[in-house]
Amino acid sequence: MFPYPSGAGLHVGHPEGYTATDILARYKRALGHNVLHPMGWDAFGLPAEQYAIKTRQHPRQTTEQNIATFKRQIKSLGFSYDWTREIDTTDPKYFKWTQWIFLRLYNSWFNPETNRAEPISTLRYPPELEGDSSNVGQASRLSQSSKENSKDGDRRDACPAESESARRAYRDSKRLAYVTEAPVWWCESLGTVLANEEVVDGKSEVGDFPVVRKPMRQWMLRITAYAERLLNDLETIDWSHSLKEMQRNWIGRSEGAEVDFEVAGSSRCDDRTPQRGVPTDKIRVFTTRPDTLFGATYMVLAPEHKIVDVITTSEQRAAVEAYKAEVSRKSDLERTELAKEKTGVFTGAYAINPAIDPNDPLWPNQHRIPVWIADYVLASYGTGAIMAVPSHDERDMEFALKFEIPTQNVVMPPDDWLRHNFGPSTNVPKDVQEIYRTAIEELRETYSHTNAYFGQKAFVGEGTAINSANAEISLDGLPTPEAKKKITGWLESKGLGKRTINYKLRDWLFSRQRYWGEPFPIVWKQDAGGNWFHEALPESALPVLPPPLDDYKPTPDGQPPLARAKDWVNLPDGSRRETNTMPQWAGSCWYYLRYLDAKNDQTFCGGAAEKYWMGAAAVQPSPDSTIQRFNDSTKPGVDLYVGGTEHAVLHLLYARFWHKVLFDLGCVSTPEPFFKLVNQGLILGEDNQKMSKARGNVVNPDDMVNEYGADAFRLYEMFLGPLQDAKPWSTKGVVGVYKFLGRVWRLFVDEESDTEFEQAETIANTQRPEAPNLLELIKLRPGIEDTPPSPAQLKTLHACIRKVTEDLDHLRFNTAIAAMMVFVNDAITWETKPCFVLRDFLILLHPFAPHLAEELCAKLHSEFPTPTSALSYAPWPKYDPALLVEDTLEIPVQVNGKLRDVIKVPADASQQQLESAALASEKVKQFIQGKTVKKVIVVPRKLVNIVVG
RNA sequence: GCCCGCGUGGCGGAAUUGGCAGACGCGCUAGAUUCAGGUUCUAGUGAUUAACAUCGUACAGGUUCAAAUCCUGUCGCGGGCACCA
Repeated sequence: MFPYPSGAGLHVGHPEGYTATDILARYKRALGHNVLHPMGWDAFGLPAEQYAIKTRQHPRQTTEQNIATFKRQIKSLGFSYDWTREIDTTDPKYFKWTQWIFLRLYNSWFNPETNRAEPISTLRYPPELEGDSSNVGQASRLSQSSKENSKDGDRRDACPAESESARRAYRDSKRLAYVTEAPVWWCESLGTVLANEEVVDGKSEVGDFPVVRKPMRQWMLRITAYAERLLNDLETIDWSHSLKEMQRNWIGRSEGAEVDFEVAGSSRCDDRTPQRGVPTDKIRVFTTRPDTLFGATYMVLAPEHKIVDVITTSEQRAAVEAYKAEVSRKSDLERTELAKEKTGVFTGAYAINPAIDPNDPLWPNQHRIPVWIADYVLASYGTGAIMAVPSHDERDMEFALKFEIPTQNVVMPPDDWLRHNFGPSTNVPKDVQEIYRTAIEELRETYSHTNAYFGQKAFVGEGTAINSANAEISLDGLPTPEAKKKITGWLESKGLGKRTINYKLRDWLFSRQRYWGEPFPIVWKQDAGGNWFHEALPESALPVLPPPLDDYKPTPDGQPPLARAKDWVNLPDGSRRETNTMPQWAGSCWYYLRYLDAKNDQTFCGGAAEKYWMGAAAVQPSPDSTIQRFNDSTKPGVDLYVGGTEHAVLHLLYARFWHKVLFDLGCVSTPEPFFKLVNQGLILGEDNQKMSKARGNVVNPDDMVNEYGADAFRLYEMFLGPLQDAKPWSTKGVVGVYKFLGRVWRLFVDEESDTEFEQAETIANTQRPEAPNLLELIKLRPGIEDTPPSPAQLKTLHACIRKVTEDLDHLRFNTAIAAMMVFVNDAITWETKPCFVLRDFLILLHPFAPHLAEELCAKLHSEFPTPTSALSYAPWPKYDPALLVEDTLEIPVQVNGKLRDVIKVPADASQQQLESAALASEKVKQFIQGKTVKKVIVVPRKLVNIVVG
């Protein structure tokens, strides 16, 4: 539990998850488990700061107020949190360790050979940078050989520094936390950059402000290095299907190949202007369908692709420049919104399809394909260039149709696809309809020979390769997966390409130009050449506190507010502090670890506590445990995490990433942070709409508690429906559980004494503020006795124990409550009510309605004492299956699958007995009269079905 | 557009996973208590029908002795992604 304490206070959605975990915490304690159930505050970040600005207060002030409000509201609901572990991300005692973890990231690199993070000291330098860094006086090979611009200075003094800065640059480029100048999402209204995940539909997720793409120098975290592990390890954790799917989509792994296309020679591109550092002879593309290589009829580069300027011919240059200008004017939002119509420009250049023989008689000149630029190809994904196969890619088909570029079918679709798409019912050209009438063989024949826009429809599925052969290799006849393998192997053997995996996941933009966040424990220094470089502060400098600022508001130019604190920024030795701050997600990336050892001032989380709670230590499950996962060392991590789905790709991905880094560095003992995760569903307003102030359908928990009490509120939150589902709130529905609690009360309490109490209380309230303990006036009702329960009573009780226990184990709170209602509806009719039966029921009730249950238990205890008076410490009752055994069963009898009668039989009736009893039934006889009984299905203890004909 | 998930009374939702559809609660109807209202209690409450009975789990098919549950297609709702090659 780690809410963001907003200015609006709690809404009814918050307590849903809190109530669920509180019920489980109380239940698990009753089973004898040691339960860690904490609460804390995720209090840094944009919304808090925006609220502070809006109300013209310091964020420190508003944060404290908001936390106080949340705490008051949460406490009013009676949750059994361990408040000694309360944490707050804005507390220096907490963010000291957030900064400390950042230093771990900064001082690590990802070793692709071991597939894990390692200390930066294990980094090996490439040969040209090799040298003894401890002996900087010795010149390295690089500085001796390649420096023509050091002529002004003393060669021997400059070289070691050059070498060291080259090594530093290399080292810095490998760190898990690194600085880069790259296009990022800039939000002027918020005055900060945002991560990809924080931008929704071209607007900021916080506040819904416009954002623009802008190159800026920023801190990044190398989450992409963990893409594969973040993807694979999803299989080891118990999360909902949809949440895993969201993470998979976000990571976006795709397997394919990179293929190099040579740019055609001098005939068309004779005016190429060579540019340093850009290869002029090759365009590398990424494709997931290397098997369609023979069908590539043109290429597309992203307009921002570096090679565009190099290959563009003089006659196309003006058009290309104009297009590039047009594209750069468009915001990313426009670029996606206006995506309906494809746009692009021919560069004038041609590329060579490496698979097609120049003299192939099948398609003359098809090995030479035009190179276009178009904004439907993204610079930021893959290589920023594609081979376009219109026949087998919808986007390419659309583009080809618009610019009249030829197509080539190279995958034979399944017959169903051909029929479905070219059948007479579809809107296809008449000539194609004609084809449909012919045999499927002819349809196939035509498909393989028609090099036109066959039905204007791309076939993107898997099929069989056709028209895909050259002198060296043929894919023809191979199913798509095999064709992919074969062509990739061929490309690799020829040095033309290689198998490649691409991810949509991008590195995590980690800096913000705001005040209300953790400062970076980083300073900037200048080297001899005047270049600035960054350096980590020592751990002893932590925590790095933000400077006190009168004006903490963001600036429109991206200069962080911290930069205004000149005294803070400039250090005596001439170095300068980093002035960006960390994003909100930093503090919430590891809070669950701090809970384990919240007061530790030596380390972020002590090893023993971490191992004990995260389950990596061998913890014996309690014999009472019915959920094996709790304290099960084979399923390590947080046993149960209840949270909203809104964090699917933000917090939950970031936290997994940090946890894996900490795991690699030996700081934690489990590879995943959260073993089991459940998303509570949204609670909607009474109008079935999402609750919002604007709609005026917000339900305030305070009002509910005032009106119906905390217990009824808790109970209703759970009775509403399954925890995971979205469900509408209904204040009328609260009345139902409120009445149930009233019936529970009357099950125990003498109504006359209750009335007496109420009258006494009214008088006391009006006359004397200091009333005696009037609760003592309330007496147990007659009929509650210390007598042995009847078999029927025991059965009712034990059925309830069983149902509640099993339902709690599966988080089915709504049906557990229904079971308790059934118990009360029965028990209230009992003449005598055995006190131990009632007490066991109170134990079942107390996780849901602790206040009422404890009160009634105390009342019961005063007349019928038990060893433990408080329910919080009472052991959970166990049901006795022997008591639930029925001696007679009611068995439904069907005739031809239709219910005709229900017969009573002994529970141990044999199949024969069941059959004859069923056939003997009068009602059944009516339906089988005059018909032959073909078959009798007898399912023991379940039903009899008589099949007649 | 693509990928997930879900469609059960007037409403929220149950259904031991293929075996009596509608538990429990809300609402509604009638009755009791009450001067009255509220509270509380009792009975009823899927649809059609006077009744026998028939029909009913979004719709249309299919598998099965038996389908809310499994399969195919269609429609609707919710969520995610959105030119990711």
